Amino acid sequence: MAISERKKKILAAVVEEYIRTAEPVGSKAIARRGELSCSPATIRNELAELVSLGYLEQPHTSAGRVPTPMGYRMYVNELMEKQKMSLEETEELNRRLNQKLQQLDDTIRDVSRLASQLTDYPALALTTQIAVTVKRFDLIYVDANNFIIVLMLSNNSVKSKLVHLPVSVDQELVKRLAALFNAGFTGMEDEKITPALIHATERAADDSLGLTAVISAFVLETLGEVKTPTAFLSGENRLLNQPEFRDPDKAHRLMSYLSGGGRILPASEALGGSDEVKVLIGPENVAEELKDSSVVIASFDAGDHTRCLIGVVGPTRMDYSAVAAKLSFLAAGLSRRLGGGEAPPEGMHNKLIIKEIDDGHERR
Amino acid sequence: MAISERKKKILAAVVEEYIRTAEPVGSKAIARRGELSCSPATIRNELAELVSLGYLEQPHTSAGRVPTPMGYRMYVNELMEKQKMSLEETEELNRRLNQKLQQLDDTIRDVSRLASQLTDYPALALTTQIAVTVKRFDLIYVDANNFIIVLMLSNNSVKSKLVHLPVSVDQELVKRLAALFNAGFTGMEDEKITPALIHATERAADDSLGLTAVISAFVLETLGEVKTPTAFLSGENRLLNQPEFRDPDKAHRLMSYLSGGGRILPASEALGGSDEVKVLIGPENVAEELKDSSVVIASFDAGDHTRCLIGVVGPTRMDYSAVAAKLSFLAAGLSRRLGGGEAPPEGMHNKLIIKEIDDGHERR
DNA sequence: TGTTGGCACTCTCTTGTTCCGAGTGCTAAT
DNA sequence: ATTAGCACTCGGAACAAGAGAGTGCCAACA
Repeated sequence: MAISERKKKILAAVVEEYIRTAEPVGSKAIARRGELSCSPATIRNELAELVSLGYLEQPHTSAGRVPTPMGYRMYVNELMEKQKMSLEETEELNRRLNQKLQQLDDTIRDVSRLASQLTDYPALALTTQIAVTVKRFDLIYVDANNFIIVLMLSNNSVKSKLVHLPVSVDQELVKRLAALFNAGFTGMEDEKITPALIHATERAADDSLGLTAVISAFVLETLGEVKTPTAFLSGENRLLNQPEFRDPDKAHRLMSYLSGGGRILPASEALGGSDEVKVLIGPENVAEELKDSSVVIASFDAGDHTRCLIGVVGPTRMDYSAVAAKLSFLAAGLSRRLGGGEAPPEGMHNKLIIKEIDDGHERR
Repeated sequence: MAISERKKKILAAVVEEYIRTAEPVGSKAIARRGELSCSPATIRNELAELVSLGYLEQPHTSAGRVPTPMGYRMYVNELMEKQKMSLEETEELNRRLNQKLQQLDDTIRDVSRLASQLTDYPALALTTQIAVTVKRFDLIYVDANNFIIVLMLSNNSVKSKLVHLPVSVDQELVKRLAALFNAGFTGMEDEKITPALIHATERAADDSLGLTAVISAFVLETLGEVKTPTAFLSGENRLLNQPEFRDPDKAHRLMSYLSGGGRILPASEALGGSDEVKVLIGPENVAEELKDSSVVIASFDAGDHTRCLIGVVGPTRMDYSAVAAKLSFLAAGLSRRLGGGEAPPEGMHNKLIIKEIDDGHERR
């Protein structure tokens, strides 16, 4: 199914022109670009063939041509020249990436926002933690009615909560519980934390107040929460920039699909995938609502069993080249910063940031 | 400027009918409602007067009448009968409120989502912490290169973070630091934490590793973060349900204004206000972008120096009555759960409160 | 005096028609 | 194989006519 070199050039021209103008592109327009040295008539012939091959279609008999999903696919796979971001863009992005980097869960929202700003399409960011366990327990005795639970998780994040009790506890019990939990619960995935285990702990601690239950509930909840994929959507409104979404109903449909966030997950087969940028064009999407939109997805490793995904949604007439380049860069940057090494990106790093904040007195 | 009883009835009828249908309402339509026992002709006369009084206007000579902002204002202030939510709605809402209640900062997003779902307009939720201090410090020594900072804040929330160090620390230093911070930093507002204080602490602790700096940076950052008003926007897309936003440009303008979240803050004069529901109609809004939309705002106390605000945005032709009722109820529910008492609403407490609300009835 | 029915008038919205231009497909010439 | 020319097609803009909804006003009525 090889097609001639010239057809490829023409196809690429159609795609690019259509991306630019959002209007069906005619033979003349292509000829005018000057890349091909032949007349509109010749191009017409080629166009006709491209149509019958399925790469293009015409909205009606006397209109220009528009790429089909297959045409876009061909373009993305073979024709598109991978864009690089300009130096300024690169720097700008790096600057912004450096600014906010603490723990992933805080960042994820910024990431989606960033991706959306960058590309001017709505963007979705999500993370999945494949497996988490508690690495360490601490219970801090505050006073007779309050204590703090501190969990350090296997991904080096720390979660904590104040527990308020209507009854008094003594410091001894709290200590005992901490020890027991450290002994019995560390390194366990949440499925392994059974009612039986909890019960055993309760007895061992001689806990008549139900603290064990409270604590283990928090543990389960926390592990569950961390493991639950979280999704953030930003810039939905940018959809309205696109002429194909000038129909409010269409826009609304897609937007409400998107704001139901996680449901892009069908596409998260990509989660396990490589670090490449994936493009899903129109009907290639599994979700019905996306059948005539396209999605560009970058996924990367964010350290300790965490997979992170950034997706950008737009019309099939999307600037694949630019978007892919930007996402790819973004993913690479985040991956470098978050993933890889064992050490969380803290410590020294912080110091630098500290200075910034101290001097600049300007937050935000 | 008193207007006759009948005029009021007619005005109310126009507003309600217009809210329902989104179409200019004519004399016949009002007559057909049957509330007034007079002919369309009479109503026409009254309508004409209401127009010249400024409560109504007509899009063009031979169209029905549409309320002006002044008309809406009159309606909201005097005519509107405060709706009550139906029993089912009340129950449903209570159920959902009970489901998720941990700390406010986690909830705030859910609150905006809830408000939006409830009203079918975009909703914005934001919190401001007037003043926060640290109530208690803990440093947990993990190993030579890691320790955990745990802050308990004056609003009873707990924040924690793992600090990773490229150098070794001994347990003694960590203990010393915890004691020093507890002595020197508790109860301080963030402005009071000066570089001088930090420096003094550093010397007192004999800390050559810069831990003091790291810790105090975290403190400042945390306090700053908590104090920074956070806003959450949900359901922007619901705007597209409204016929007045079928123009994508108009919709887009408003949506991007909204997604810049905090900028509703001009309206947050309301933050200090009472617990009443406020309605800002069209030009009453300060923000240029809202000049032809309306905002319904409920604000309430969420405990310890925290003021929380829920706002709903829609066209001026908004179902004020229903929205106000719902927001008011929502605010009351949250206020009861979060605010008031000294004790944080956690642990056992939740359960008790729940019962109370379930059995007892709503207070308007 | 306030209310009512009637009627001419105004203005928008819809539908149908026409016209224009962009772009095609085909054919014949190079 | 490429090109120029030409008739043809089709959508969209522009325009005209008709329908419908609603008004304003006047004259009659309680």
